[in-house]
Amino acid sequence: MKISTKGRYALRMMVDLAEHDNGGYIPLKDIAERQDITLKYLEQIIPQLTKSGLVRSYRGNNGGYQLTRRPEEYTAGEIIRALEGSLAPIACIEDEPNRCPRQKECSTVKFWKGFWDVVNEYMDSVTLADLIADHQEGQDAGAV
Amino acid sequence: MKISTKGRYALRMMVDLAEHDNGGYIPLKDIAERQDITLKYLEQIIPQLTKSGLVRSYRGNNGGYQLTRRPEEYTAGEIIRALEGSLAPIACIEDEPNRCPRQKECSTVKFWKGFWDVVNEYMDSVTLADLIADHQEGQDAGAV
DNA sequence: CCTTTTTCCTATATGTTTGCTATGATAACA
DNA sequence: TGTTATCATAGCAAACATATAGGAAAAAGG
Repeated sequence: MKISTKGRYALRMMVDLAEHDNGGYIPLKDIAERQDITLKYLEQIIPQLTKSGLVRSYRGNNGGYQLTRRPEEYTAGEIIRALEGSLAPIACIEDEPNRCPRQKECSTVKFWKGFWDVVNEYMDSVTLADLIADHQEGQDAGAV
Repeated sequence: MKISTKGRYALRMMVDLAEHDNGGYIPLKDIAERQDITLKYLEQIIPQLTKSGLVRSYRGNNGGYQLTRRPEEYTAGEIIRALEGSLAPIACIEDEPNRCPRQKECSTVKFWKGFWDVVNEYMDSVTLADLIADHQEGQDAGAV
């Protein structure tokens, strides 16, 4: 039961974009260096965030990416879902065409639906602003 | 973020074993038929449950499998963990040797640890007896 | 013994996903 | 025209998921 690097890196990019927001566009190259992830891999991930309207892009010189909202207006859930798709733990509880016809007899459907609810609830209860606050705290604790 | 068939089938096997408990050993062949899963695949999954002490096996004629405790004494979490391993959503928050050395700088560790907690909390709050009760309910609702 | 029923062990196959890397086109600006 | 970016797409090795297959070993009944 793992979250792939795409979802994880997307979250880190969003935090990075928020923390280095200066009103302008931030080039992916800078994020790649700070986060220690190759530019080419991030280039493959970020289009999903643009398509989902979570960030805005601008090409050319002085181009880059920018958040479209304030950090407290994003939930971790929507960021991760933009990359991972539905967070359903098993496909058969989703809507058609994946929905399992054997649901009535199945002894575990309810359990899995409950799990899905819990997952979404947690993910959607944390905002990007919360992540930034956590990060600051972590940094402060590091400094002596 | 998916749970594999191994974890899901293991859970269904345990429910099946509990529901058809007659004091004796239940052959895997019967479970396979009832659950509509091939015997050969279940044969590959169940050894993990035996190793973890969740079920007892007996070979030969009239052999099969049997629960080692009462249904209310199992949590869904321990059953699934027996097959899936740790339910950590990302490897880097686990103990050595997977633990990430970059944890202090990382902006998302706390979030992922919190997620892991929520996952385990839910999984461990549901017992095998609960699953059986859910199942009966589902069956009753089906009958008119 | 021999047969049947079962668990147990291990190997193989096949398809999909993950996690990158690589190449180049297109846009914007100086 | 050069530089700095995003954007689009292709390729690829390794791991993982989901089985299938063949046969050994144990237990009990006849």
